[in-house]
Amino acid sequence: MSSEAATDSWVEQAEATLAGAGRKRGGARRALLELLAAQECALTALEIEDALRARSARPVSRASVYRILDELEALALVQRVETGQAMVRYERVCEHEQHHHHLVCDACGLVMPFSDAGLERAIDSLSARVPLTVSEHEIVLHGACSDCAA
Amino acid sequence: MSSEAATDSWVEQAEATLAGAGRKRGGARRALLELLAAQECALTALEIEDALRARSARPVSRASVYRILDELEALALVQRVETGQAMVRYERVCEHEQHHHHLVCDACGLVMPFSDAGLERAIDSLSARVPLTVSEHEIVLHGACSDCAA
DNA sequence: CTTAATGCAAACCGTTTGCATTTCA
DNA sequence: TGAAATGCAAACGGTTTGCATTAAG
Repeated sequence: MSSEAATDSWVEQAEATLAGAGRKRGGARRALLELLAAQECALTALEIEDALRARSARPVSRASVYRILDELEALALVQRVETGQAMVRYERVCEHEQHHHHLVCDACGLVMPFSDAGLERAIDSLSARVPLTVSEHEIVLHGACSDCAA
Repeated sequence: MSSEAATDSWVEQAEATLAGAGRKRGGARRALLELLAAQECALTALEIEDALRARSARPVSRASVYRILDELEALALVQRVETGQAMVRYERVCEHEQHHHHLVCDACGLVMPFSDAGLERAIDSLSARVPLTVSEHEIVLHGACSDCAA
């Protein structure tokens, strides 16, 4: 499948966007970008810090993790995901991928992505009828995953 | 309209549920219940604390605000609302009122409720097709309110 | 060389907890 | 009188900031 190509291009796109914003390159940010590119769902800042320290990957200080995530969010390369789990999660935003939302297992904390065309249609039509110029939307379904429901 | 009756009955229902759970009555909780009953949208714990202190209403310590909100949430009398604004919000859950979601102005922080039957239908049908036993869902639309968009 | 990137440690701030006291049934 | 309710202050934990150092262009 094309996920490798897609995520590789995301790292490149991110670096290009950053360069265009007058930023210099740095090893910490590069490591973080590559980690995010390899994920299929949202991670917390602490999970990112641990993952970078664990894998032989370049360790990145906590402050840098947060600063880099803020930068990336400001440039719309990353988005926050609020799952109601006390910690904010972050995931890459890739134009070439379909928009998705999240399923959260309140028992074990598992977070999974899902997408649904009908839901997007309902949101789009609704957005036009609401007293807000809608720029984004976030949908989270809570419940019990197959393991925990058993 | 019937909102006063509805919110009054919510305070009564809450007190009844609490009594049924073997809880005793208390002035702090009563003040908090009455404040929530009078709101039409979600408040943060700090907003609740300030409101209770400001209005001649009975002041309630911060710890009690959090403890009471936790109790009420456990009894499904109140629900958390995550608006991506760093602080969790809480609002009463009233069976006799229609389910609603939230609009958040990212510029000024205004939070407004909205509801949409089509959206609920899309969510319900979707819930059946997802690898999660869905118990709740939360939808937040972000954007600019009419004042901020101007 | 000029400015961005990074690490470290301390500060922040919303939330939770421990403990002593008061109140309800 | 025994359990729940409450306040106060200290502890927690995720996030942010200040400052000195390193590195990119």
